[in-house]
Amino acid sequence: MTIYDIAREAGVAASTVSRVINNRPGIKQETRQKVQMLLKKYNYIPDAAARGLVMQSSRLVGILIVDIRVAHHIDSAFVIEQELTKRGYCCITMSTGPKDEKKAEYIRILEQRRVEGVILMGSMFETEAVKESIRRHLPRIPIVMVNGYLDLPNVSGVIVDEDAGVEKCVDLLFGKGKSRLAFVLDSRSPANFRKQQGFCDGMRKHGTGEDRIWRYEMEESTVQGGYDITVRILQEHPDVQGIIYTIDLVAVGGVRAACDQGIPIPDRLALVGIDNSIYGEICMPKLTTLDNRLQDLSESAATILREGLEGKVQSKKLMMFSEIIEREST
Amino acid sequence: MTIYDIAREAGVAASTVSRVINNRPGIKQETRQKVQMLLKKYNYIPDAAARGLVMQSSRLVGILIVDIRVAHHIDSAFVIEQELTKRGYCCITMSTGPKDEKKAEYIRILEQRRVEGVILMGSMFETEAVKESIRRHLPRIPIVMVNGYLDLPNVSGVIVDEDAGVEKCVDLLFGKGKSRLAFVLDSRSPANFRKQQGFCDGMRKHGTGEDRIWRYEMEESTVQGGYDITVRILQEHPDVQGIIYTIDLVAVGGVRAACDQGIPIPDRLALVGIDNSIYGEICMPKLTTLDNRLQDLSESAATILREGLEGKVQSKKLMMFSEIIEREST
DNA sequence: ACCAAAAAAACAATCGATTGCAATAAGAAA
DNA sequence: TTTCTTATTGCAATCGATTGTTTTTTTGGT
Repeated sequence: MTIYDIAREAGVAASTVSRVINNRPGIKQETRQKVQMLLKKYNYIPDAAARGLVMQSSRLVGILIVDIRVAHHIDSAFVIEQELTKRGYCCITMSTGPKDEKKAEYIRILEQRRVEGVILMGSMFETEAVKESIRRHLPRIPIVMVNGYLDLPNVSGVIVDEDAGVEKCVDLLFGKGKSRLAFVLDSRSPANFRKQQGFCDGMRKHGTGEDRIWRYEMEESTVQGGYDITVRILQEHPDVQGIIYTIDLVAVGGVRAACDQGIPIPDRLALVGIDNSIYGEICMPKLTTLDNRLQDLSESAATILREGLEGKVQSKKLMMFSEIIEREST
Repeated sequence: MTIYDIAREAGVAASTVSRVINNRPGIKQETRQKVQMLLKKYNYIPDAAARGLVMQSSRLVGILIVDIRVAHHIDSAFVIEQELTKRGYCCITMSTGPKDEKKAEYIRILEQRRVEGVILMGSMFETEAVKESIRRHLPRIPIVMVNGYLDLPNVSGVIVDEDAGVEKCVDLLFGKGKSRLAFVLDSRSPANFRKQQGFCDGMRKHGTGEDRIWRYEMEESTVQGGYDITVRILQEHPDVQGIIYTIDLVAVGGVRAACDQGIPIPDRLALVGIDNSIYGEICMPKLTTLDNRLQDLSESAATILREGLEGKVQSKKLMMFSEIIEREST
């Protein structure tokens, strides 16, 4: 069913039908009603591609996520999708995987679809390759990075001061008399280096020597991964008093490891996660965690993107402040 | 940058450029190279909408999910997205929410975008309203329901025999000497009534009278919801020996409630979830759960949809068999 | 050097909408 | 009845591609 089919049956020109569809003035009531009858009769819905072609707008936005299965990313995507769908946009949400090459490929797909805006979820898009891809393929449309930053005129960023947050976690632990601390990070994510910075700063502030700043890198953010690395920490530093993990899920593995070894939490070992995810609530004892305000972050991202889509602002940097959620594990 | 801009600069017709882009024969090597140079120079990428318009294909598919944040749904969506993206399709993934009216609205959006196929995730799309919407708006494109079924010629379904699975759970519990069982279901999802059927069948098989078949309905599938309803069950039936929950997350709440009341698991109370989600592994004691083979289910759904997109098959019903994953909670 | 056959490139229609402008119909004033 | 507005409607171009057909160019054989 095209606009021409409707026009023919109504005995009018296609332009008249178009004007009826879009509620344009200058159509006789009688004609309008006759056309509307037919539109209803055939359940006519205009073709978005054809309309987009002439209107020069796709009303499509892209959401790029390294791995859509990661709970906090999809939570963010949900918020953004709701907001944009409400405003008549369709979201193309894609899992790129960690490889830069793939990310570039997906950026090209978005260009081909002529998306009008893009969300980049997470700091793993903070790479030179991505930056170059954007410069090349999406240099003018508004782009918002959630928890990340790229210095490009059309890219906005909303970030959390997780470094300061982690420093506060260190303070918290010191306040409880824990001074021998370890830090576990997933080394694939640039944001985690910022968190590490906060950890190191905090430790130094409390007068810890470089050789007593224990950092552990890992590459698979799973419960098992957290379990294994915690076992290793306990072996290498039996006197460790606290561990901070960059992800709740990994921290949960740590909780399990400590339990299995009969180490009382939090008395002998205090554990802290980051994300304020549901995992931290499910686990027993409940996990103390750093809330990185993902909900607020996503809402801001959606707002900034929307403003960009409406042509209001150019580029914006926004920072939120993380908060410690203290629970049973400290 | 359009195909005409390239054509003008190359001093050829647009059709020639199009033939170069699509690697059609009948172009002189020299011309081909000259055009290719320009394509690279300007990072030219053809407009998907314009191409789709003339080719009569959008290469878009829709994935409708009631709530994208539910872990097992997004896991499925991930599998399907990967498979379809690999084949040049773009997925529009949307959270419809539970209301039929909204679902119909999203179906119309997909029609407007001229998607070539649709995935309906979960049994919550098993309603008359959705059926009518599909009949009206998407009567010819291939549609695949994951864990659900609609009797329409263009709709395929992949489902799990969770009813039989739940019956097996009942058997398991009886095998461990637990005969006073309760069943907790989220009443919004039609699939859960099938599970309930399995529960009732199992109970009757073991000679339980109707009045001793304890069913509890709830409407919010959260940890807290599971906690509250479990407390209620323990009050109303202090001698309950086992509880089966339709969702792991809710079962986790049950575990917590039992722990808080000092009831030993599994000795005095055995708990079983459904989904084989990560929550069941995180929780302590680890949860026995019914694996509904979601990974396989999604892969099959993707395959069936792909076949449909390629015009191979019409409609298909596929069934998989669930399996009990026995862990510490039984 | 000439002409037929083959190769290459240009032309033009098409997909399904929107919209400025021209044309027609209706209504009012003279 | 004629003319001038004004309210409707139709025409045709346009968006950015693809593709069948026609035209032009090239090649090869005599």
